[in-house]
Amino acid sequence: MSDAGWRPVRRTRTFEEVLAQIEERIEADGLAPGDRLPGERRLAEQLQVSRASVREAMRVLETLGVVSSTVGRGPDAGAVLTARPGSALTDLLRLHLRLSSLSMRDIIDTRLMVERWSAEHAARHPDRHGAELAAMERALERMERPGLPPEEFVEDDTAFHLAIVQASGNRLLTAVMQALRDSVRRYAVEAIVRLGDTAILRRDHRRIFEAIKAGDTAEAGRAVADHLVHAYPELFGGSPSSSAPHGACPLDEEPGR
Amino acid sequence: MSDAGWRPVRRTRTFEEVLAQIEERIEADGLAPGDRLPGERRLAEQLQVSRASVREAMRVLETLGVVSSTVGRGPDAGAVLTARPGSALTDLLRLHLRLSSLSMRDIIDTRLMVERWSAEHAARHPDRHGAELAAMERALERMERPGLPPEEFVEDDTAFHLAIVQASGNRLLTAVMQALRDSVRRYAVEAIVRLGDTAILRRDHRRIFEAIKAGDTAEAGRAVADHLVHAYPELFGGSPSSSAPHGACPLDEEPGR
DNA sequence: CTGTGGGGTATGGTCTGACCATATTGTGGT
DNA sequence: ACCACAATATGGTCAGACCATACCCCACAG
Repeated sequence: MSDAGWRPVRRTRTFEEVLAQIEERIEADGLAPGDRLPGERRLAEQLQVSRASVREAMRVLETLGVVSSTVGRGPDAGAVLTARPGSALTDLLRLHLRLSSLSMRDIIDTRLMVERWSAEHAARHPDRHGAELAAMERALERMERPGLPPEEFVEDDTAFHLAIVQASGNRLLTAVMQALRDSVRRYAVEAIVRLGDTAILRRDHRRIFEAIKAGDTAEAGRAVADHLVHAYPELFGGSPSSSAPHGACPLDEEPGR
Repeated sequence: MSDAGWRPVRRTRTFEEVLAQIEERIEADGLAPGDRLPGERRLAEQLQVSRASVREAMRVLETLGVVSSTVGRGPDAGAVLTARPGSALTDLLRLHLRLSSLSMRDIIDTRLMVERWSAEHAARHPDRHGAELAAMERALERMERPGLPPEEFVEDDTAFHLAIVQASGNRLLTAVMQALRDSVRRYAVEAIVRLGDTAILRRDHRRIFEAIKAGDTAEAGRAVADHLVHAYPELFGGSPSSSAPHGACPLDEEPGR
């Protein structure tokens, strides 16, 4: 018999089976956010497993952002399908960051690409994005408040940039960017403090906003790019890719600019 | 006293405390992928909690892709820091898909943006990406095998496109795209079957590969865009954004082209 | 010397049954 | 009508046991 071509038998732990069946039920019964799952004891009985196994499955579902558990009695207690599937992504990205598998350069490059793309999209049909434009303007005004602490500035800055992505209508990108901003909030505050003055950033924001509102796609893209360079000058210093082994010269480019 | 402004005290479950302490230890001790965590019994004893609580924490860490548990004895058994933090992202995205909060259009738009950007990056310095180019060529050859079942074609196709993103050097994008491809594998197979013939796709792949190798950034970007249109014609049909309420006309664009 | 078989043991996986804290619901008394 | 209190259902936690697995090591046979 051949020695290769074998693979170890897939050991299926019971909590994984429980997990799968719960997911199936959610899908089959068409459960929506806010709906309740059966209690742990009941699930354990029906699946004929121990409550501990059910609990491990619930922990996974909770980590994945599918359910949220509350104690007590009543129609809203127990495991409830949650409506905020994004926070799981946040936890993931935050962990990746802590375990230093990602660099700041990667994150800013990604932001540049996504937000530029989104801004161009938004600028193509500014009339369709009244809500997002309003959100952007609100954030703009909040950022003008004198004596604003860095933490709050970052908050409004996040709202502004998220509105851009939201205007693209792409929910995948919106979810990822939301999680990304949440994950790096601390670093963003540090960057603002290091920068000292937010005047340039606020001017950039206005420029982006006006470009989108005016439907000037090219200008909107350029404005986003310039803005990120101003916000993270240390990443775009004259030295060509000082710490980046390959790739990442995200500005000297854009084919046909 | 004011009635508002209060929020319920944050009940900290013990497994969350365990989780936090484990994360701290990983960071403080500088543990790297491959290193072992103490056994569940030992952790429970040192933290003075029950083994069940430790297990729930481990389940979360496993879901987050931080550790991977194996039974048995020996230096490689137990909870080991995993080197593949991507699988957690895969689970998340797959779940989001099942709960239908994401549309195929969003995914393809994202692919288009990311892979175009990556291809342009790679084409800018083709000499630095020998490894990725080799991987792409290998995938190209595998896809030429006659009588290839759709599943295997998708496998090689994924390898090809992933190599493009890898060549960008951006680990965040690489992780996200890897997870995305894994999440939609089933749909990709269906798309291939629906298409019937892969000749056009294979020709597109060659075109992308040659453009990157030749350092033709503009052509590389165009080739990627054309390829995705060929692969998902139903999304880019002549009807202007038939099912997309706003945004997403990802081709009639590229500012200053 | 080799190697081969088997026992010892540490690991995660699972189960049972209990108790606690919390929050709603029902009920009885005022 | 209102309020106090018991009943109850929920998740959270614990202790202790047993199982299957996989490695380690040593005695024993070749």
